[in-house]
Amino acid sequence: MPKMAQTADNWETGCAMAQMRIKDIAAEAGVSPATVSRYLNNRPGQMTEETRARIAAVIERTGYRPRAAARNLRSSRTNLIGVILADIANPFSSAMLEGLSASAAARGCSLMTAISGNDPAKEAESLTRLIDAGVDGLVVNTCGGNDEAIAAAAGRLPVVLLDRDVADGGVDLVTSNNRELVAGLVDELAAAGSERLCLLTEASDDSPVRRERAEAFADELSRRGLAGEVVTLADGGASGVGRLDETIRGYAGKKLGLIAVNGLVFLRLTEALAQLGPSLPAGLKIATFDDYPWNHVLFGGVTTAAQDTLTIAERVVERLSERIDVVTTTVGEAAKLAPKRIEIPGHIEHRASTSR
Amino acid sequence: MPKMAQTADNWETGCAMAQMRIKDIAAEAGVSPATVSRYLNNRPGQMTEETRARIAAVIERTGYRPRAAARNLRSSRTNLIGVILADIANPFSSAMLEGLSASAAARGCSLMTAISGNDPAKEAESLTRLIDAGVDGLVVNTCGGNDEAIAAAAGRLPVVLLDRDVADGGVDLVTSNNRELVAGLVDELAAAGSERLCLLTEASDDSPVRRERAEAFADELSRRGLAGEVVTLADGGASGVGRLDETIRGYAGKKLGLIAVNGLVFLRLTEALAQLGPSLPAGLKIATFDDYPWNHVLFGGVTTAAQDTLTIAERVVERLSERIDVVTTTVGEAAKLAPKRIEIPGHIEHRASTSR
DNA sequence: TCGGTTTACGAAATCGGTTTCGTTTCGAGT
DNA sequence: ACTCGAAACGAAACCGATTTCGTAAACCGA
Repeated sequence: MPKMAQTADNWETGCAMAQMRIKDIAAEAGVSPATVSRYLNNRPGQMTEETRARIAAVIERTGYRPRAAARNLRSSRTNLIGVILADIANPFSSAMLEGLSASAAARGCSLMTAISGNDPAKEAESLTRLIDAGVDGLVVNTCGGNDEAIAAAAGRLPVVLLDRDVADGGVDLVTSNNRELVAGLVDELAAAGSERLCLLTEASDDSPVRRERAEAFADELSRRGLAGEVVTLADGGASGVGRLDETIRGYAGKKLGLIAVNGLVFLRLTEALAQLGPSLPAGLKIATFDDYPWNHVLFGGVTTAAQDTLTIAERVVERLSERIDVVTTTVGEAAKLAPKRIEIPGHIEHRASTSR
Repeated sequence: MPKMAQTADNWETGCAMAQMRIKDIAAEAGVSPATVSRYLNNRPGQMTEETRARIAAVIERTGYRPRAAARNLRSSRTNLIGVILADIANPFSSAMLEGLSASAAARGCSLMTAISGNDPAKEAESLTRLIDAGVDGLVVNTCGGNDEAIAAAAGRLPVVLLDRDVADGGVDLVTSNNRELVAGLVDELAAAGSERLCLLTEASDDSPVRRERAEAFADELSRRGLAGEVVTLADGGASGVGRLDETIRGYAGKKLGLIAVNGLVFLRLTEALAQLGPSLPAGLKIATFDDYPWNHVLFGGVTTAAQDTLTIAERVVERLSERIDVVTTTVGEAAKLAPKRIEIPGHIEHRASTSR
C-alpha cells in the first residue's frame, strides 16, 4: 500500500477515524487543496461541474467539516457577532437576543454574548474580551459609563448600538421611535379622559432612552396644553413608593393618567397600587412602555407602547453586516461609512387600563 | 535604518500602527517568540524575573493582544462554551444565561449562544453550527426530539444538559430537585387548608421536567392520602381555560389548591381567574413553579417554588470545565468520565396566596 | 572540580485552512 | 493556423500563535 494521506486514516481499525483535513479531501477527490477551498467558499473562480460534483461526493461521504480556527486565522474573519446586553432580566433584552440570534443565523453567523448586568466595569471587560476573541462586529446595549471605550472600539471594528446611544455620537444606533410612542400613549390617556399626566421614572435610570422619553413627554404636554409632570421614584426604597402614593392620592378622583417609562417602573407602580386595591382607583388610567407577558393580565390588561423587537434585531444585524462587508472588502480609509441612526416604529397596544 | 520587523510598523506616519504579532513583541523584548508565548500562558517552564518584566513592559507599552484565531488553531482550544436554549422568553432561561455568562467569564471563557425557540430542527442546526465553530463544550437546554444527535455530540465533545434530560441518558445533567419542590408546594397548600389539589399542566409540554413534577405530585398525594389530580390545559385555546374554569367552579368553596407546573401555565391560570375577579375566590389557594418578577405582584404575592438558577449555572460550567480539562489533558480512551446527574436544591418562597 | 540535573530559552516545525501567483487548457477571433 | 484571453486548477506562501526538541548556562552534591 502506498503512503497514505498524512492523517491517521484508519486503514485497518474500524474505529472512528481521525478528523479529515482539506488536504485529505483534495487527495481523495484528485484535486488540490486550493480547489477544495474554492468549492467550500464557492468562489467566483469556478470549477468544472464535474470537479464540483466529485468534491461534493467526497465531502458528503466523509462528513468533512472545515476547522473554523484555521479558516479564521487566514481570512481574519470569524462569522461571529459579539453582543453585549445590559440587563438580560429585562424581557426587551431576551426578545432582542432571540431576534439577533435568528437574524445572525440567517447570515451564517453565530453570536457571542456577554452580559454586563448594568455594571460599566463588566461592560468594559466584555468589550475587550469579545474583541480579543475576534468577533467580526459588535452589538452593544450599553449601560453607560463606557462611551469613550465604545467609541474607540467602533473605530477598530464595526459596532452598532442597540437602543441606547453613547455621548459623542458617531456610532450607528438602532432604536425605537420613542417620541412617537410617547405621543401615542399621551393620546390614549387623553382620549380616556385623563386631565393631568405623570411620567414615572426611576432615579437610577439616567439612560438616554429615559431622557428622550421624558423630553418627548414634556414637549407633548406643552404642545397640547395639558397639565402634567415627570415623577422620579427613589430607588427601591419606600420613599419612592411613598412619593408615588402621595402623587396618586393628591389627584385621586381628578382624572390622573400615569405612564411608566419602562417595564420595571410599571412593576413598582403595580406594587404601590396594590395597596389601594386590586383594580384601578376610579378615574385613574395607566399605560406603560415594554410589552411584558404580564401586561395582558394586570388590571385586566395595560395599554402598552410595544417595541418591534424583531425588526430592530433584523436591522441591527443588517447594518452590522453592511459594515463588516465594507471593512473586509475595501481597503484602509475608504472603509468609512457615515454613522447612521435608525428608528424602528413601535406600536401602541390598546388595553383595558385606558378604556373610558 | 536596518530592516524592521516584517509588520508594517509605522516608523514614519503617526497613525495607529498595524497589529503587532508575537514575533514583534519578541524582537522588541530581545527574546524569542517561544518565550513570549510562555509568558502569555504563564507556563511551568519559568523564566527569569528580569525576562518576565521586560516582556511585560513591552506588552504593556504596545498594548499587544494575541490573536485568538492563531492560538485556537494551534492549541485546538477556543475557550468558548456553546449554549443552546430552548426558550429565551422564559425567565428561567434568561437567569440561566446570566449565570452561565458570569461563571464562564470567571474561567476566562466566552459564551456562544443559540436559541432553538423550541424547534427541534433549529436545535439540531444550532448543534452543528456551534460544534463547527469549535466550542470547547456545550450546554444544552433541549426542547426534545434530538436525543440521538445530542448523545452523539456528547461522544465527540463535552456536553452538559441543563434542566432537561435526553432519553438514553449517558449525558451529564444539572437540574433542580423537582420532587422535593413539589412536596414543598403540596406542604404549603395543605398547611393553608386545601383539601383537594390540582397540578395544572399544558398539553404541548411533554418535557421530562413536567413528567417528573407530575409523577412527584401523584406520589406525594398518595403518600399523604390527599385527593387530587393532574389537569392538562389544551394549548392556547378557550377549551383549556374552559376546562380550568370548570375545575375551579366545580370545587369552588371546597378548599381547592392549585399548582401551576411552570410560569407560563401560571400566567394562563391568572388570565382565567381574572374572569372570576381580581382576588382569589374564597378558599382557593394557588402556588406555582418559577419565580418570575410578577409573582410578587399578582394576587398580592404567589407562593413559588424557585430554582437556584445561579448555582445551577455555576455547577453546569464547573462540570463542563471538568470534562474539558479531562479531554485536553488525557489521551483517547482514558478521557471517559462517568455521566453524572446533579440536583441543585431550590426553595419555596412563601407568599400571600397560600396564607391561611 | 567534575559529572549530572535542572532551568532558561531559541530554532523550527506545526496547526489547517486561504490566497496569491503561475501554468495549462480551451475556445474564439482573424 | 496562430494569437489572445479567460477559465480551471496546482504549488507554495501565508496567517500568528503554540509546542517540540535541543542546547547552553546555572546549579548542586560529592
